[in-house]
Amino acid sequence: MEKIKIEYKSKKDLIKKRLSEFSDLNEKDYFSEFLFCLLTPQSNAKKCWVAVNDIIKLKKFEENRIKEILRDKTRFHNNKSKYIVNSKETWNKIKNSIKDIKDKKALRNFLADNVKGYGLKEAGHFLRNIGKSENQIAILDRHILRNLKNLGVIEEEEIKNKDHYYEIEKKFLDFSVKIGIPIDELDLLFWSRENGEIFK
DNA sequence: ATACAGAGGTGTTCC
DNA sequence: TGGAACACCTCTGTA
Repeated sequence: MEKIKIEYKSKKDLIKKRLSEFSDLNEKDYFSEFLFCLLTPQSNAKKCWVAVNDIIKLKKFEENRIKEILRDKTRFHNNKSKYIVNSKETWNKIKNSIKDIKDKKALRNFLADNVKGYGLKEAGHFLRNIGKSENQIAILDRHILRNLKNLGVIEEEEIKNKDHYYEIEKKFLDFSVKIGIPIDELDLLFWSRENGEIFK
């Protein structure tokens, strides 16, 4: 635990800078982040971002065209191209929910239930990337779970169901309080550990 | 060269 | 009703 605190100190400024960039994001850019989080499951984040920038240039969100863009950049391009076409249609509803639902966990759960292609993990990822996670949300992917296990915060890396996700989320939140590092910053810290930089 | 694990998971089906 | 099994899919790094 002391080791993490030391590690945190050395990367604190960089992490805070990255988080402030998320918070400073213009609302016009929310949709790009929304698409990005639809693409990242089991895929390379940087290539996903390249794909997003190709997709938002399109005049029309035509499924086959999106498929072509995704084919060599992400896994599951057939499913994801469908999710993206669908998300374009429901974006207004999603945008309103971001404004209207004040409780961040409730908002995260709403997104997971109403966006095809979002589960709890990606819904949280999206909120963090637009600067609205407010240190209340855990983005539980395999890297974070591995880190939590190594730290003894959890026993097993597998998430069984929604309630189990909430349970691990609480343990992660409690840990972040205990160690005195906000959970949004811990997430980026764990990530910088694995790939040496802080992307998104 | 060929093999194989791993990539910021989610949706559907079947019982 | 809930959860286990399976489908989705291709590229990259490492041995």
